[in-house]
Amino acid sequence: MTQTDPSPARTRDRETTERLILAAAREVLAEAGFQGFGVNAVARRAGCDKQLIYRYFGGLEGLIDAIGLDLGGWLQASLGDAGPRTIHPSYGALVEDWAISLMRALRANPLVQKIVAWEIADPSPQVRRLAEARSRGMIAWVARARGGLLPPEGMDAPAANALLIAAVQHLVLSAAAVGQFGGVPLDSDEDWARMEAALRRMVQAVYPPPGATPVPDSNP
Amino acid sequence: MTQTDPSPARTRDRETTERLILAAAREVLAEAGFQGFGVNAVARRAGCDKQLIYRYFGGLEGLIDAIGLDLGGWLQASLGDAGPRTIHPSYGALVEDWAISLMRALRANPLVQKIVAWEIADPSPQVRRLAEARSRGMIAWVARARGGLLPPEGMDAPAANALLIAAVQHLVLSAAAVGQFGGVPLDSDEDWARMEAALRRMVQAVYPPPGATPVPDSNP
DNA sequence: TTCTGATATCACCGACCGGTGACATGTGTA
DNA sequence: TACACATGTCACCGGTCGGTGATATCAGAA
Repeated sequence: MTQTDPSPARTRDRETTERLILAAAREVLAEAGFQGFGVNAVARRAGCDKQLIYRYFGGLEGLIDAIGLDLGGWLQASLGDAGPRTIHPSYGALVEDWAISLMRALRANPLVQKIVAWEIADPSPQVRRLAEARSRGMIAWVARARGGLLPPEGMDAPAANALLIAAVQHLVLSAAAVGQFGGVPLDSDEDWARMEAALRRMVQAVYPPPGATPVPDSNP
Repeated sequence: MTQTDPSPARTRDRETTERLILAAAREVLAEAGFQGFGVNAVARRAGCDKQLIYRYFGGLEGLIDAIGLDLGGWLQASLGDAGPRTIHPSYGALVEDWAISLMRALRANPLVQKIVAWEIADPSPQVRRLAEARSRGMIAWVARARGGLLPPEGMDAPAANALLIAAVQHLVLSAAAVGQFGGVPLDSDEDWARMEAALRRMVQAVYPPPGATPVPDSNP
């Protein structure tokens, strides 16, 4: 009986404990949101003393930073092989593929949902770091999938894409919170299929496929 | 010197005190957000004892409900005479006018911004009541401005409009929180003019003016 | 005047928070 | 063996929170 670890949690192994704390932090954040996020809650969840959070991570700030560290690849991780195609016939098709993928990935990732909501509702410096890590992951993913395609000339693609991404994020957040948005139910797969169709149609309208008549400018 | 109210706050007048508390609640919510919203903060702000909040409003819940009561007309109040025109040449023009007006009104109303963020980040039953009051105001305003116009046939207008509203709300919230969204700055009037132009173009693309070639469906 | 009732304030409660110092326990080394 | 050190635990601090019972203060009626 020289084996000395019948108790799994208190293995007196710093690496394991750190991983435990980090996992607990992610779980607390994903489940309870930033409202219930704190050293006490994380320590309870991890089954250890909160003092270790201060010793190993330097408190809440360091813990948040640690969460942000491996958040860069959240899109790839969420999408897996269901990500966007690498070859697109046009910039519009790229953005379309892209917006749909983002919507699905965000729907599948409550942790990132909470981070996005956190950034909107309580923008502290630490949270901004978190959000930047998330944003970096998105940008890298976009750059990788673009493949040299350029937006149509005479078009403010960054602004248009910002509108599209904002729409996707807000819809997913509202759905996670209350299951609907503006009277449109967002719960079942059919609901989301409907919204995906509307999103596709919107992207196609904004970035008309080659050959289609562009929308005339009706401004005064 | 029969005047007996040299102290303005403690006039021993229930109506006045109630109005004081309600105003303080709105201010605290608009300035500190729902994170800092509580009986203690509101009472401090109102300069009275928190006990009065329980006596007159039945606690935080009743206070939130009271805030929601006169929230129905927030859009009209924010827009004033700068609201949408009552006559539109098409459904698309209506939605365009509508989206721009919503964006401006929401930008000008930090209280409603915080309520929208609250609904997204911490959906409690009371907050849902608040959000419903806000939503009711929007619906009434839309119905009043519509004037019998119908969306184009074969088009999922509710879903498309949900996307547009979600985009507007998320952009305004992100701008209020961090002054930008997805790398696009949202601070100066020029920034917002640019975003309004992109929004206009998007609405016009989704609801093409009569005579324009509709976007072909490029789905497989 | 005295009494009643509404208004406002105070003091206190238990719970939770973030944060810290002191201490117990096991591990590896000299 | 004895020591140094890392790991883990406990108790406690000051502060804020939501919530409540007792009490002071004032206006008006009897």
